[in-house]
Amino acid sequence: MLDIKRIRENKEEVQAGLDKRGQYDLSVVTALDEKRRETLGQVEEMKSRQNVVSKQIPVLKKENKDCTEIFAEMKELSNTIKDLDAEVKKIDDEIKIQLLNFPNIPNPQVKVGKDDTDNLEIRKWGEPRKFDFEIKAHWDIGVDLDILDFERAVKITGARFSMFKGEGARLQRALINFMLYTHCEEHHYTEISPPFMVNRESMTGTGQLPKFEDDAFHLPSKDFFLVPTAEVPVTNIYRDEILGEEELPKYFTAYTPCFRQEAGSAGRDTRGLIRNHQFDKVEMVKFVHPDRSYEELESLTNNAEDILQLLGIPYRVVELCTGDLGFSSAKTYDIEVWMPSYNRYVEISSCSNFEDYQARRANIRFRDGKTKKTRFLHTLNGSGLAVGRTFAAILENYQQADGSVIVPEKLVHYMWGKTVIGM
RNA sequence: GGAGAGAUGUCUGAGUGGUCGAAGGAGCACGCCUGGAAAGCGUGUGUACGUGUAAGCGUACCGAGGGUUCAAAUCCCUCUCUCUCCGCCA
Repeated sequence: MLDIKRIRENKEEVQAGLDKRGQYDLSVVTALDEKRRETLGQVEEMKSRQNVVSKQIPVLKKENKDCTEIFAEMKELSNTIKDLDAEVKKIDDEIKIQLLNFPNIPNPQVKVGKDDTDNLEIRKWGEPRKFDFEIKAHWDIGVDLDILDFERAVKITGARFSMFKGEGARLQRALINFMLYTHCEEHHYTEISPPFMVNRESMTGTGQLPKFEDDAFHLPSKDFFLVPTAEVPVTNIYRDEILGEEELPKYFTAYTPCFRQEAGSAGRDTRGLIRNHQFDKVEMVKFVHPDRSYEELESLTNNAEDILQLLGIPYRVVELCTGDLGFSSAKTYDIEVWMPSYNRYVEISSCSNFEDYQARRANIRFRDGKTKKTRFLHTLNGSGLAVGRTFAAILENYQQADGSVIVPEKLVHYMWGKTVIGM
């Protein structure tokens, strides 16, 4: 959420920031803000008078004075206050709606661009392997090895679901364990196993609601949502709380399944593990001091890259331009993994600095050690990594001519010693 | 799911219609005392919004939302959550 005071005091600057992302108009919210302050001034003056008189009444009563006239006057005042209060509340609600629908302002350094074709490649790691045989896509490799079963997943549930079987299920779990181990033991994150359903406040806090309700799976009986990412429950750990400055930074990592409608993606990536309604992901979330959030973004991104390096899979890091940036993010690096069947790099992680945008929505603050004042902290998160896509990348990058798949060395332990799948 | 109890500031805990933003205690900060510390004594100690260069001033907030009243932490209604007992259950 953007700060109304910042909009009030630096309207042009904020508008310029929003212009980099698309069509947004601040004039409605600034007009509402002005109206609000005007009305608030009026009603507060009346309340002040009401409070003064209310304190006199018991005194007058003690002296047995007649209060009929005062009561009549106060009744009228009270009614006016009630009306104005309702008006202020209405304006407040409208302002809130407006503010919740503005995206974050991109960091000034971020390249202005229209869509993903304007993104900047930052670095590359590893060389795509040259195959001396006809390669297969991961969905064929998996089905042929009998470790993936898409047809039965469709029977059980429906389109865009998948089922892992035997060594496939084991590989999926191995990846989760390997990622959590690396983040906890090497990168010093604290593991969280959060609820997989969250309430409306949590979804609003991280920015999924109100604008993107169609993308989520909703449980009407409780008004809960299936988590679209662990970012939602984990970031909301500290919703409406004030942390001590000395507690920062806080690093968390969490495995959860993720549930997404993928509304509007019909026809794209319909085969395999790339785009499903349910997928597994290990997420990293940081709560940091505002002065350090951009350094923290670099290390967070490196933490995600480490997983691919340890697995030996080529990837590149891309900085998103303003037009491709997620709604709540000020700056984002995408990590894209080499996918032989696509003959291109495919997104496997998205690492973002939200600055105070989520903290403001979710009301997450810390107490400044020097000034003793509360301030909004900065939140970051990144996938570390999307497990289904990592699974697919391993199948494709480590496939052999006979259809078997080599298990990356670092995973062998988690695969109970198995070095090749399909032998 | 049924019955009951409860939700007050950083914590604990008073307060059942009126000078209550809220007693007392703990904690914390500062000062005094001390060779130093503890104890003791004194002072201070919430958040948000509005207004002001500022000191300050004003308003709101006692789980959330409505209602009654000149006036609500206090009375009424709805909801949420917590605890205890019963039922069901992995």
